[in-house]
Amino acid sequence: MSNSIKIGELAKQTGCSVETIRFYEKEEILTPPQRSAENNYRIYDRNHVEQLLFIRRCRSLDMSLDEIKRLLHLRSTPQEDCTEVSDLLDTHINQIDEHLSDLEHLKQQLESLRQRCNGAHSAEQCGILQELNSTKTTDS
Amino acid sequence: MSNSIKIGELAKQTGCSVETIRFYEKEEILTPPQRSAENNYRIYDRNHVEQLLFIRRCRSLDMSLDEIKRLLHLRSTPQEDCTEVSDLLDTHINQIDEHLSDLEHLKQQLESLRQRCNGAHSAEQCGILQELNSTKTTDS
DNA sequence: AGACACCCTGAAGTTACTATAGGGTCAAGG
DNA sequence: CCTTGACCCTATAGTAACTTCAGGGTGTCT
Repeated sequence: MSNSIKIGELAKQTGCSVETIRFYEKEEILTPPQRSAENNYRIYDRNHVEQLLFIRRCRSLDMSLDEIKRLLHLRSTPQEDCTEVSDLLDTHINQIDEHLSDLEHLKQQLESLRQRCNGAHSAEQCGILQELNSTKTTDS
Repeated sequence: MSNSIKIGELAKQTGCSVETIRFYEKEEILTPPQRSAENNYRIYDRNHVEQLLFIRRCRSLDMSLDEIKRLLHLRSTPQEDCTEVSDLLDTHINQIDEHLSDLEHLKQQLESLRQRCNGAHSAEQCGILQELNSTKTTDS
Protein backbone atom coordinates (compact mmCIF):
# COMPACT_ATOMS: atom_id res chain seq x y z
CA MET A 1 0.00 0.00 0.00
CA SER A 2 1.25 3.47 -0.94
CA ASN A 3 0.02 4.71 2.39
CA SER A 4 2.92 6.48 4.00
CA ILE A 5 4.26 9.44 2.13
CA LYS A 6 6.68 12.19 2.94
CA ILE A 7 5.99 15.87 2.80
CA GLY A 8 7.39 16.40 -0.70
CA GLU A 9 5.10 13.73 -2.10
CA LEU A 10 2.10 15.20 -0.28
CA ALA A 11 2.97 18.54 -1.80
CA LYS A 12 3.02 17.05 -5.27
CA GLN A 13 -0.27 15.24 -4.81
CA THR A 14 -2.05 18.37 -3.61
CA GLY A 15 -0.39 21.15 -5.55
CA CYS A 16 0.61 22.76 -2.30
CA SER A 17 4.12 23.84 -1.37
CA VAL A 18 6.04 22.03 1.34
CA GLU A 19 6.30 25.26 3.33
CA THR A 20 2.57 25.78 3.17
CA ILE A 21 1.96 22.27 4.50
CA ARG A 22 4.21 22.89 7.48
CA PHE A 23 2.48 26.24 7.95
CA TYR A 24 -0.97 24.61 8.00
CA GLU A 25 0.24 22.18 10.63
CA LYS A 26 1.58 24.96 12.82
CA GLU A 27 -1.73 26.82 12.45
CA GLU A 28 -3.61 23.66 13.44
CA ILE A 29 -5.47 23.40 10.17
CA LEU A 30 -3.88 20.19 9.00
CA THR A 31 -3.79 17.25 11.45
CA PRO A 32 -0.19 16.62 12.55
CA PRO A 33 1.14 13.43 11.01
CA GLN A 34 3.18 10.71 12.63
CA ARG A 35 6.90 11.13 12.67
CA SER A 36 9.50 8.61 11.64
CA ALA A 37 11.36 7.32 14.68
CA GLU A 38 14.77 7.48 13.00
CA ASN A 39 14.85 10.81 11.30
CA ASN A 40 11.81 12.70 12.56
CA TYR A 41 10.39 13.11 9.05
CA ARG A 42 6.66 13.69 8.81
CA ILE A 43 4.75 10.62 7.58
CA TYR A 44 1.39 11.29 5.96
CA ASP A 45 -1.38 8.95 4.83
CA ARG A 46 -4.39 9.19 2.51
CA ASN A 47 -6.46 10.99 5.10
CA HIS A 48 -3.99 13.82 5.02
CA VAL A 49 -4.13 13.97 1.25
CA GLU A 50 -7.89 14.19 1.40
CA GLN A 51 -7.88 16.78 4.15
CA LEU A 52 -5.35 18.95 2.38
CA LEU A 53 -7.28 18.78 -0.90
CA PHE A 54 -10.35 19.90 1.03
CA ILE A 55 -8.39 22.81 2.45
CA ARG A 56 -6.99 23.82 -0.92
CA ARG A 57 -10.40 23.65 -2.52
CA CYS A 58 -11.78 25.94 0.15
CA ARG A 59 -8.85 28.30 -0.28
CA SER A 60 -9.43 28.39 -4.02
CA LEU A 61 -12.91 29.64 -3.08
CA ASP A 62 -11.19 32.34 -1.07
CA MET A 63 -12.31 31.14 2.32
CA SER A 64 -10.23 32.22 5.28
CA LEU A 65 -8.31 29.69 7.33
CA ASP A 66 -10.70 30.32 10.21
CA GLU A 67 -13.68 29.53 8.02
CA ILE A 68 -11.93 26.38 6.83
CA LYS A 69 -11.21 25.37 10.39
CA ARG A 70 -14.90 25.55 11.16
CA LEU A 71 -15.80 23.57 8.05
CA LEU A 72 -13.27 20.89 8.94
CA HIS A 73 -14.79 20.65 12.37
CA LEU A 74 -18.30 20.37 10.95
CA ARG A 75 -17.11 17.77 8.51
CA SER A 76 -15.77 15.71 11.39
CA THR A 77 -19.06 15.77 13.32
CA PRO A 78 -21.35 14.27 10.69
CA GLN A 79 -24.34 13.77 12.96
CA GLU A 80 -24.92 17.46 13.51
CA ASP A 81 -27.12 19.82 11.59
CA CYS A 82 -25.41 21.43 8.65
CA THR A 83 -27.15 24.78 8.93
CA GLU A 84 -23.87 26.30 10.00
CA VAL A 85 -22.28 25.16 6.76
CA SER A 86 -24.77 26.94 4.58
CA ASP A 87 -24.74 29.97 6.87
CA LEU A 88 -21.00 30.20 6.59
CA LEU A 89 -21.24 30.00 2.85
CA ASP A 90 -23.95 32.65 2.71
CA THR A 91 -21.86 35.00 4.79
CA HIS A 92 -18.91 34.33 2.55
CA ILE A 93 -20.92 35.02 -0.58
CA ASN A 94 -22.16 38.28 0.88
CA GLN A 95 -18.61 39.35 1.60
CA ILE A 96 -17.61 38.62 -1.97
CA ASP A 97 -20.64 40.57 -3.18
CA GLU A 98 -19.68 43.60 -1.19
CA HIS A 99 -16.15 43.35 -2.37
CA LEU A 100 -17.40 43.15 -5.94
CA SER A 101 -19.52 46.25 -5.76
CA ASP A 102 -16.71 48.16 -4.06
CA LEU A 103 -14.42 47.24 -6.89
CA GLU A 104 -16.93 48.18 -9.55
CA HIS A 105 -17.39 51.57 -7.96
CA LEU A 106 -13.64 51.93 -7.78
CA LYS A 107 -13.19 51.07 -11.41
CA GLN A 108 -15.64 53.75 -12.48
CA GLN A 109 -13.79 56.35 -10.49
CA LEU A 110 -10.46 55.26 -11.89
CA GLU A 111 -11.72 55.36 -15.44
CA SER A 112 -13.16 58.80 -15.08
CA LEU A 113 -9.88 59.90 -13.52
CA ARG A 114 -7.97 58.32 -16.36
CA GLN A 115 -9.89 60.33 -18.94
CA ARG A 116 -8.48 63.54 -17.54
CA CYS A 117 -5.14 62.89 -19.14
CA ASN A 118 -4.27 61.91 -22.68
CA GLY A 119 -0.55 61.67 -21.91
CA ALA A 120 2.14 64.02 -23.15
CA HIS A 121 1.48 67.05 -20.92
CA SER A 122 3.82 68.28 -18.28
CA ALA A 123 2.98 66.83 -14.89
CA GLU A 124 2.00 70.31 -13.80
CA GLN A 125 -0.86 70.33 -16.27
CA CYS A 126 -1.80 66.70 -15.84
CA GLY A 127 -5.51 66.42 -15.24
CA ILE A 128 -5.05 63.30 -13.20
CA LEU A 129 -2.77 64.92 -10.68
CA GLN A 130 -4.99 67.99 -10.58
CA GLU A 131 -7.98 65.84 -9.80
CA LEU A 132 -6.12 63.86 -7.17
CA ASN A 133 -5.13 67.15 -5.61
CA SER A 134 -8.67 68.36 -5.35
CA THR A 135 -9.98 68.22 -1.83
CA LYS A 136 -13.42 66.95 -2.56
CA THR A 137 -14.05 63.25 -2.33
CA THR A 138 -15.92 61.28 -4.93
CA ASP A 139 -17.16 58.80 -2.36
CA SER A 140 -20.87 58.37 -2.18
CA MET B 1 -3.38 82.14 10.70
CA SER B 2 -4.47 78.62 11.64
CA ASN B 3 -1.26 77.31 10.25
CA SER B 4 0.30 75.19 12.93
CA ILE B 5 -1.72 72.21 14.00
CA LYS B 6 -1.07 69.17 16.10
CA ILE B 7 -1.50 65.60 15.02
CA GLY B 8 -5.00 65.18 16.46
CA GLU B 9 -6.24 68.16 14.52
CA LEU B 10 -4.62 66.93 11.31
CA ALA B 11 -6.33 63.61 11.87
CA LYS B 12 -9.69 65.34 12.17
CA GLN B 13 -9.16 67.47 9.08
CA THR B 14 -8.24 64.49 6.93
CA GLY B 15 -10.34 61.68 8.34
CA CYS B 16 -7.20 59.72 9.07
CA SER B 17 -6.26 58.20 12.41
CA VAL B 18 -3.38 59.60 14.44
CA GLU B 19 -1.62 56.26 14.31
CA THR B 20 -1.90 56.13 10.54
CA ILE B 21 -0.35 59.59 10.27
CA ARG B 22 2.64 58.50 12.34
CA PHE B 23 2.82 55.35 10.25
CA TYR B 24 2.91 57.33 6.99
CA GLU B 25 5.73 59.43 8.36
CA LYS B 26 7.74 56.38 9.33
CA GLU B 27 7.18 54.94 5.86
CA GLU B 28 8.34 58.19 4.30
CA ILE B 29 5.05 58.87 2.58
CA LEU B 30 4.17 61.98 4.54
CA THR B 31 6.81 64.70 4.86
CA PRO B 32 8.05 64.86 8.47
CA PRO B 33 6.76 67.99 10.19
CA GLN B 34 8.62 70.35 12.48
CA ARG B 35 8.70 69.50 16.13
CA SER B 36 7.90 71.78 19.02
CA ALA B 37 11.06 72.64 20.93
CA GLU B 38 9.44 72.22 24.34
CA ASN B 39 7.51 69.01 24.13
CA ASN B 40 8.58 67.40 20.86
CA TYR B 41 5.01 67.40 19.51
CA ARG B 42 4.65 67.28 15.73
CA ILE B 43 3.61 70.61 14.20
CA TYR B 44 1.89 70.43 10.84
CA ASP B 45 0.87 73.13 8.35
CA ARG B 46 -1.55 73.38 5.39
CA ASN B 47 0.87 71.64 3.08
CA HIS B 48 0.65 68.59 5.23
CA VAL B 49 -3.12 68.73 5.18
CA GLU B 50 -3.08 68.90 1.41
CA GLN B 51 -0.52 66.13 1.07
CA LEU B 52 -2.38 63.84 3.41
CA LEU B 53 -5.66 64.45 1.60
CA PHE B 54 -3.91 63.53 -1.63
CA ILE B 55 -2.67 60.33 -0.02
CA ARG B 56 -6.08 59.42 1.36
CA ARG B 57 -7.74 60.10 -1.97
CA CYS B 58 -5.28 57.77 -3.67
CA ARG B 59 -5.82 55.15 -0.96
CA SER B 60 -9.57 55.40 -1.45
CA LEU B 61 -8.81 54.47 -5.05
CA ASP B 62 -6.96 51.46 -3.68
CA MET B 63 -3.52 52.50 -4.79
CA SER B 64 -0.59 51.01 -2.93
CA LEU B 65 1.68 53.16 -0.83
CA ASP B 66 4.44 52.57 -3.37
CA GLU B 67 2.25 53.85 -6.17
CA ILE B 68 1.36 56.86 -4.06
CA LYS B 69 5.01 57.53 -3.36
CA ARG B 70 5.64 57.66 -7.08
CA LEU B 71 2.69 59.97 -7.67
CA LEU B 72 3.85 62.28 -4.90
CA HIS B 73 7.25 62.42 -6.49
CA LEU B 74 5.78 63.18 -9.91
CA ARG B 75 3.58 65.82 -8.38
CA SER B 76 6.65 67.50 -6.93
CA THR B 77 8.49 67.63 -10.27
CA PRO B 78 5.95 69.60 -12.30
CA GLN B 79 8.13 70.20 -15.32
CA GLU B 80 8.40 66.56 -16.29
CA ASP B 81 6.26 64.58 -18.66
CA CYS B 82 3.23 63.02 -17.05
CA THR B 83 3.20 59.86 -19.13
CA GLU B 84 4.23 57.94 -16.06
CA VAL B 85 1.12 59.14 -14.26
CA SER B 86 -1.25 57.80 -16.86
CA ASP B 87 0.79 54.62 -17.20
CA LEU B 88 0.56 54.03 -13.50
CA LEU B 89 -3.15 54.54 -13.61
CA ASP B 90 -3.56 52.21 -16.57
CA THR B 91 -1.65 49.49 -14.78
CA HIS B 92 -3.74 50.02 -11.70
CA ILE B 93 -6.98 49.81 -13.66
CA ASN B 94 -5.82 46.57 -15.24
CA GLN B 95 -5.12 45.10 -11.84
CA ILE B 96 -8.59 46.01 -10.66
CA ASP B 97 -10.03 44.48 -13.80
CA GLU B 98 -8.30 41.20 -13.19
CA HIS B 99 -9.35 41.22 -9.59
CA LEU B 100 -12.93 41.83 -10.70
CA SER B 101 -13.07 38.92 -13.08
CA ASP B 102 -11.46 36.64 -10.49
CA LEU B 103 -14.15 37.61 -8.03
CA GLU B 104 -16.96 37.11 -10.52
CA HIS B 105 -15.69 33.65 -11.31
CA LEU B 106 -15.46 32.94 -7.61
CA LYS B 107 -18.97 34.10 -6.97
CA GLN B 108 -20.37 31.77 -9.59
CA GLN B 109 -18.58 28.82 -8.04
CA LEU B 110 -19.78 29.74 -4.59
CA GLU B 111 -23.35 30.11 -5.72
CA SER B 112 -23.38 26.77 -7.45
CA LEU B 113 -21.87 25.25 -4.32
CA ARG B 114 -24.49 26.95 -2.19
CA GLN B 115 -27.33 25.38 -4.17
CA ARG B 116 -26.23 21.94 -3.08
CA CYS B 117 -27.66 22.47 0.36
CA ASN B 118 -31.06 23.72 1.42
CA GLY B 119 -30.23 23.57 5.13
CA ALA B 120 -31.64 21.15 7.65
CA HIS B 121 -29.75 17.98 6.72
CA SER B 122 -27.19 16.32 8.87
CA ALA B 123 -23.70 17.47 8.03
CA GLU B 124 -22.99 14.00 6.76
CA GLN B 125 -25.50 14.46 3.97
CA CYS B 126 -24.72 18.08 3.29
CA GLY B 127 -24.18 18.58 -0.42
CA ILE B 128 -21.82 21.45 0.23
CA LEU B 129 -19.43 19.40 2.30
CA GLN B 130 -19.71 16.53 -0.16
CA GLU B 131 -18.78 18.83 -3.00
CA LEU B 132 -15.91 20.36 -1.08
CA ASN B 133 -14.68 16.85 -0.38
CA SER B 134 -14.64 15.91 -4.01
CA THR B 135 -11.16 15.77 -5.40
CA LYS B 136 -11.79 17.42 -8.69
CA THR B 137 -11.16 21.12 -9.00
CA THR B 138 -13.56 23.51 -10.67
CA ASP B 139 -10.73 25.82 -11.75
CA SER B 140 -10.54 26.57 -15.43
C1' DA C 1 -3.41 67.47 43.44
C1' DG C 2 -6.15 64.55 40.63
C1' DA C 3 -8.49 63.59 36.43
C1' DC C 4 -8.71 63.53 31.66
C1' DA C 5 -7.47 64.43 26.97
C1' DC C 6 -3.75 64.59 24.26
C1' DC C 7 1.07 63.68 22.80
C1' DC C 8 5.44 60.51 22.44
C1' DT C 9 8.13 55.91 21.21
C1' DG C 10 8.78 51.17 20.13
C1' DA C 11 7.10 46.71 19.53
C1' DA C 12 3.72 43.27 18.47
C1' DG C 13 -0.51 41.64 16.12
C1' DT C 14 -3.31 41.02 11.77
C1' DT C 15 -3.56 37.29 7.00
C1' DA C 16 -1.72 33.55 4.48
C1' DC C 17 1.90 32.60 3.18
C1' DT C 18 7.04 32.90 1.23
C1' DA C 19 11.81 33.11 1.97
C1' DT C 20 16.01 32.60 4.43
C1' DA C 21 19.51 30.71 7.59
C1' DG C 22 21.56 26.86 9.35
C1' DG C 23 21.65 22.27 9.73
C1' DG C 24 20.56 16.81 9.47
C1' DT C 25 19.45 12.51 6.14
C1' DC C 26 19.71 9.50 2.30
C1' DA C 27 20.92 7.31 -2.08
C1' DA C 28 24.00 7.18 -5.96
C1' DG C 29 28.48 7.79 -8.24
C1' DG C 30 33.55 8.08 -8.32
C1' DC D 1 34.98 6.41 1.84
C1' DC D 2 33.69 10.68 0.36
C1' DT D 3 31.15 13.91 -2.04
C1' DT D 4 27.19 15.66 -4.40
C1' DG D 5 22.45 16.60 -4.75
C1' DA D 6 17.83 16.02 -3.42
C1' DC D 7 15.23 15.92 0.34
C1' DC D 8 13.99 16.72 5.28
C1' DC D 9 14.07 19.57 9.89
C1' DT D 10 13.46 24.07 12.92
C1' DA D 11 13.11 28.81 13.85
C1' DT D 12 12.88 33.44 12.31
C1' DA D 13 11.87 37.36 9.33
C1' DG D 14 9.54 39.51 5.58
C1' DT D 15 5.20 40.87 2.87
C1' DA D 16 0.90 45.25 2.98
C1' DA D 17 -1.18 48.65 5.43
C1' DC D 18 -2.29 49.43 9.05
C1' DT D 19 -4.12 48.70 14.35
C1' DT D 20 -3.28 47.86 19.02
C1' DC D 21 -0.68 47.86 23.09
C1' DA D 22 2.60 48.96 26.73
C1' DG D 23 4.62 52.46 29.12
C1' DG D 24 5.25 57.06 29.82
C1' DG D 25 5.25 62.49 29.30
C1' DT D 26 2.26 67.05 28.70
C1' DG D 27 -1.43 70.39 29.28
C1' DT D 28 -5.45 72.12 31.25
C1' DC D 29 -9.37 72.24 34.26
C1' DT D 30 -11.31 72.00 38.83
